[in-house]
Amino acid sequence: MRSLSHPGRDQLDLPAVLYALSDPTRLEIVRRLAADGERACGTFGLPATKATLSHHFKVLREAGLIQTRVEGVHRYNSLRKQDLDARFPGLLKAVLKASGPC
Amino acid sequence: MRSLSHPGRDQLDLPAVLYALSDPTRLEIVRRLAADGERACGTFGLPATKATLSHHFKVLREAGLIQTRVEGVHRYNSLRKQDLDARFPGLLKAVLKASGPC
DNA sequence: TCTATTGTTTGACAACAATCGAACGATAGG
DNA sequence: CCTATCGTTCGATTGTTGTCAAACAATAGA
Repeated sequence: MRSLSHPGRDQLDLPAVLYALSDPTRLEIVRRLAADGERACGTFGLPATKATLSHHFKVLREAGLIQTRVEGVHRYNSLRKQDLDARFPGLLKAVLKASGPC
Repeated sequence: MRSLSHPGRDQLDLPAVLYALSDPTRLEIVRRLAADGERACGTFGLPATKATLSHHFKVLREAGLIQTRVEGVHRYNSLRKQDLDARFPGLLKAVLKASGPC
């Protein structure tokens, strides 16, 4: 796999974004990306197999919440904060705040 | 059915709220309640059967997004704006804004 | 009491989603 | 070239969800 597809800023769909955030594991991934910035997939230490985590990253990516950069054998994920803020002002901030202290 | 159960303000669960909002029909219901205030179930004119709509109202109610007041043969639904704002500040506003002009 | 209205519940079905183990692919380092 | 590492994909399983028609319950009005 050479490049991963991400939806454009204008293609972000609110229901899809809310759905992606409605899973506790995915919400936790987003919280950590918001707190720590770019991270590789394997560094989250979440209680799930790599197959399951790969699935969650895919859901987040296809909803436009994160972007994944391939570098060597790693995939570095980061929050698409600018795109999300542009399209859905205040949403990310409210969700992060509501999800508890960082 | 005499009374409908609603979760308390302290029991509102963010993933459940986000999930409830991630369905286009339910999001539309919330938007109309936000715009028009209290409304009976049958006044939404949405493209679904009454059984389906009843299901969506139930999901919204059990997630704590709306409250339902029984009066005669009608059930009047309203947004739990105060509870939502207290528990998840800014979330409802951001979602409504993101879901398009009212 | 009979009937129309309003909404819920039940039962069914197809579609989707979360999860896992196993197989696979790509890359870096010996 | 061989091997270890990182992550994706496949196949299967299990459970959830959206949808509808039909039956039901509660109320209001004639």
